[in-house]
Amino acid sequence: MTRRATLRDVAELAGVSIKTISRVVNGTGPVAETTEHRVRAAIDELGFRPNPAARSLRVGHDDAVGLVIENIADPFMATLTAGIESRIRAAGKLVIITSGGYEPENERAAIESLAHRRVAGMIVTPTSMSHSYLAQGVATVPLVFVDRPPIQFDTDTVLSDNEGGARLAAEHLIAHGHERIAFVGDRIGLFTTSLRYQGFRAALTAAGLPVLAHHVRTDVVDPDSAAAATREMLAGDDPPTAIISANARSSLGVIRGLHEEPSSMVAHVSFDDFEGAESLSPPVTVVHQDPIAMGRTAADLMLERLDDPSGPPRHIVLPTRLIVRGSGELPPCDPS
Amino acid sequence: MTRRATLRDVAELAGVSIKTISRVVNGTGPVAETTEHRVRAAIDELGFRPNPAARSLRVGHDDAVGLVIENIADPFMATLTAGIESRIRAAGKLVIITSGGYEPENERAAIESLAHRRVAGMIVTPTSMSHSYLAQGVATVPLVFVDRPPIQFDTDTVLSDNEGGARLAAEHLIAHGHERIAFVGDRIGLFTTSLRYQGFRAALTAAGLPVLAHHVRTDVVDPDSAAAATREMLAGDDPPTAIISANARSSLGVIRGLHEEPSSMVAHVSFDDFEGAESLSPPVTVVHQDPIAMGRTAADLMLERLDDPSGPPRHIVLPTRLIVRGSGELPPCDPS
DNA sequence: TTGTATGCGTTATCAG
DNA sequence: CTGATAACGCATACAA
Repeated sequence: MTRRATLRDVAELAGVSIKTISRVVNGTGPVAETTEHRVRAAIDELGFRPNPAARSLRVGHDDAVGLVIENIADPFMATLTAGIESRIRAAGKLVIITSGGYEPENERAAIESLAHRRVAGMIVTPTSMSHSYLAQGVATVPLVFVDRPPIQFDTDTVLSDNEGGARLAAEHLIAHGHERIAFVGDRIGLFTTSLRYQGFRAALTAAGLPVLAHHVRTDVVDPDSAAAATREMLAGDDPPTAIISANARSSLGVIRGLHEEPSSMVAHVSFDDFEGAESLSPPVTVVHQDPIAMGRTAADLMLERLDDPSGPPRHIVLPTRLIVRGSGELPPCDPS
Repeated sequence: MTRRATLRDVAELAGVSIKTISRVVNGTGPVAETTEHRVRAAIDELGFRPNPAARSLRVGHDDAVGLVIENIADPFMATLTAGIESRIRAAGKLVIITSGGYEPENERAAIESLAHRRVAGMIVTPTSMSHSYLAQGVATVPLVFVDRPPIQFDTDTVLSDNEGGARLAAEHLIAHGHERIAFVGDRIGLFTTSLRYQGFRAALTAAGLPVLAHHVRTDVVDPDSAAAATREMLAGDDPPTAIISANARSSLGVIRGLHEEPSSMVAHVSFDDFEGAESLSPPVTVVHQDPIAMGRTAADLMLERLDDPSGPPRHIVLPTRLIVRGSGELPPCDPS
């Protein structure tokens, strides 16, 4: 493999002009049957593949798809990425990932960097609630939002059913006789926390149960603070008999908190599944989102959008489902 | 933002030739102080950034770095990726990820795809033991191997101390009085399993303990089979009093197996840390690898190599450390 | 210290 | 149905 074959090489070997090769490769314009055969043979013989840089320069955009996420090390995001990547790759394109690292400024820079590379489109999980820069045309290509709603403008979106999933969790606990159910989650300003809290609230209200302020914590940013919140609630007056944790990180903390007080058998449902949930004792009942499906769906939306940029934005909400494992089926057990 | 500014636009605004702009941007060749000021002002005003496609076409290679991994959804790989991405991004370059999905054929295709894009270099976790195609010049750019040793040719490599870590784990259990220690891991054909087994074996031998065939399982590919292996060992004659699991997935299965038999307090050390290890009861003692550091190191090697392609291949082995949490400090407890 | 001209490999225009 | 040629934006040999 001394030098890479170019259109010209193929043209020479096939005895036609480079434009004809281009036509065969891209399926543009009519080509005679016999010519096409000759050209294909030449392409195979030389192992020709078009140079993406040259094409990008000429047509003004790359055929890679950019992915902007907060943190690839987050298991949910990593799995989402796997779904996206497999679909995009199956379409013969590449994924270029960039992390914003929870910093809106970084995120903006990442998007600009991708825009500058003229990616064909971007799949984005915006960090901040205010991504006005996106509306200002920082990205001039198709945009698909995942796990975050579009705020200031409308575009293709894939979400999972945050509210419905949380309602499911609460209804499950209520069905098992619980009347004092706590909610432990990340900052309420986050889109997902907010919707999950609404679902929780709706289920309690529908069952005629009060939503008690001291049973709601939405300021928990890591496992440690979730564990602390759990301890405080259990130690306080009127402790809950069941806890819903609103995301995987919080769940780990809640579990730690519960394990420290093994005498009180408090029921627990986690929003979002996590590795090892079934290895715990009791195994953790969870509301399962399907990050792989979310990723695939987002990628499909993108591919369709690239194919046909017109048409109204589509908003897809993927269902969640309850996976019963044990921790969510514990009966209410009054420690008082 | 109607059209993207080009060198020519900047040149016109600054009243100099495009070559001068190029010199300022790339720091090549001498430029007069005052000229440079004027040029920089023009660049800022127009928001000019060089077009990567054009540059790539001209110089023959892109400045993005390719990353080839098996599966981005694997937590270890995801964290490794985070480390790589942050470093590469800090250097102003992008990471293009592709997954081989455990299929050597896919992996080869992924690498060819990257090679075709003329990435500046590739960071690779080769799936198969035989990656002869890499030696055959599929990749004509700098290569850095991570978490896998170079087999058929020599190149920059970052590994963690698999053997030392496993020895650490075994020595720890031995120090706590264990004499019947089992090893549960993935296929022995895998590089990491093999080295970890060697470390385990070395520690036992050094302590004058026998390595019993029925205490060694190296055919465990998922948590389910690890759980089954654990059950079988505990139920068999001469059950072990401690288990070392050789990777995170196996650990989850071993834990499940142990939880099913809560009467037997078997000690356990996991090679590789995992999310939730400290939320379990007992919390799991682990040999911690540092995937973030591995990623950063690999990225650094790559950046240095891009800067200076000459020089001998470097092989870096990162230390592992034991994190004591409880499960590894249980005393031997004879169930017979 | 600065400018001019050429070509990287592809696609698009327009003529044959 | 096919081909000659320009242009995309940049870097570089070469000239000034």
